[in-house]
Amino acid sequence: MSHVGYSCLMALDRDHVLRSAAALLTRKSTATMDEVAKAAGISRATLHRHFAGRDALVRALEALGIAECEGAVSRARLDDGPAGEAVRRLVREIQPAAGLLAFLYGESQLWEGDRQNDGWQRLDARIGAVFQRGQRTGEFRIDLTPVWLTEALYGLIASCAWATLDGRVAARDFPTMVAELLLGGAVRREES
Amino acid sequence: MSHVGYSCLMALDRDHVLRSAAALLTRKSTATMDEVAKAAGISRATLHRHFAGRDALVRALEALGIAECEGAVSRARLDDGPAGEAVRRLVREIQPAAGLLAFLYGESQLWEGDRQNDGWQRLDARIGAVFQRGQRTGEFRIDLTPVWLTEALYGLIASCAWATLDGRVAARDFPTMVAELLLGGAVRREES
DNA sequence: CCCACATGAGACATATTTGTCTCACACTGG
DNA sequence: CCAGTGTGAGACAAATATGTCTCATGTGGG
Repeated sequence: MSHVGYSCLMALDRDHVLRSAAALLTRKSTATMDEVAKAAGISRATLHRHFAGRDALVRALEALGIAECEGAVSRARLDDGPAGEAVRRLVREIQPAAGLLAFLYGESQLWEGDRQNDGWQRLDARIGAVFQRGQRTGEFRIDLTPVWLTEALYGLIASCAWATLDGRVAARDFPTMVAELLLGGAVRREES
Repeated sequence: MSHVGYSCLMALDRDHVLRSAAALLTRKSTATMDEVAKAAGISRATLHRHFAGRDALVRALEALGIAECEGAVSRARLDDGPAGEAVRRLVREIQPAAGLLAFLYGESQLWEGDRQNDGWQRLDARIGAVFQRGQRTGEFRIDLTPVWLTEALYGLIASCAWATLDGRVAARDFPTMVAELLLGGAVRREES
């Protein structure tokens, strides 16, 4: 029964296509379906067999981005140890997905509609919780809301991803730049 | 000679159209020329008489954004007093233009090409200088480069502008949220 | 009053992208 | 060898946005 082999190959291809598309759209967010297909090394017809249309492709990339973030959040074990260290781990774990995140962050199509993926809400909750925890333990200042700190984290990740693509920031400095700037603002300053 | 009155009215209208377009495109970056025209209360034909095409409109918005930023930078007197206070003044002065900046920041069309407006380079230099000054005086930490701090400032402004549009951050808190987070990372912590 | 001119409305061609379809080709397993 | 299947190439229509044009209208100045 070749159907098994079929779906198996399709699944592998699908992931490859998705990652190629992410890499391309990170650099050129207005790339056409044809360019996406060429970047993945397949034809436009096959691309359409994987994703019904451009919208479906973007949605799939959104789902991938959410999944990558959730993986990073889990691996970072945000509930363990000092909140500051947890945030540092999170930034380090999320770096490989930073380009994809930057693309999604700028894809206003995903945010304008009233129906947006619940995954972001779940992520916001998990990430916001670590800031809240840091505030409760007195490690973080309380005059910046967890919601804003979460938003700022996304913003800094996207900014640094773009700066990295332009060569204004070295890729190896990404975790330091993002985490140190964010935490410098979030960590309560030591009393002098 | 009606040509005087003509150009005068055109100039006034042009500015009004530009600001309407900025307000609309901040909320819906994919708005069509027709929607932009309607938002400005004029017809598409008249809009085309002001701006040769969509590209010209975006370029004009870019020029407006640069001008607003340069005005804010000048009013903030970045060379006066402590660098931290200078940055706070800058953020306060730049808030009215934050929405426009957020739109421009997400308009990848402006950054992908090899020919980008020199205005941004001039602005980067002026803003980067205040971070550099803060580092020289020992007020700012030196492990975050002025280039990154400048980039992060733009990113946080855009993030906070979007969060404000969504109601996740109150508009009156904008200066505090952006400046406190950025400076908390930039200002060297007091020795404990 | 009259004329010049800016405007609005709309028609029209054009360009671009998208979505769908067909068909020939290559590969793979039986 | 051959049937099944995924793929690439390309044709095609449809949708959308854009740019250009014409013409009627209204208004303000001379």
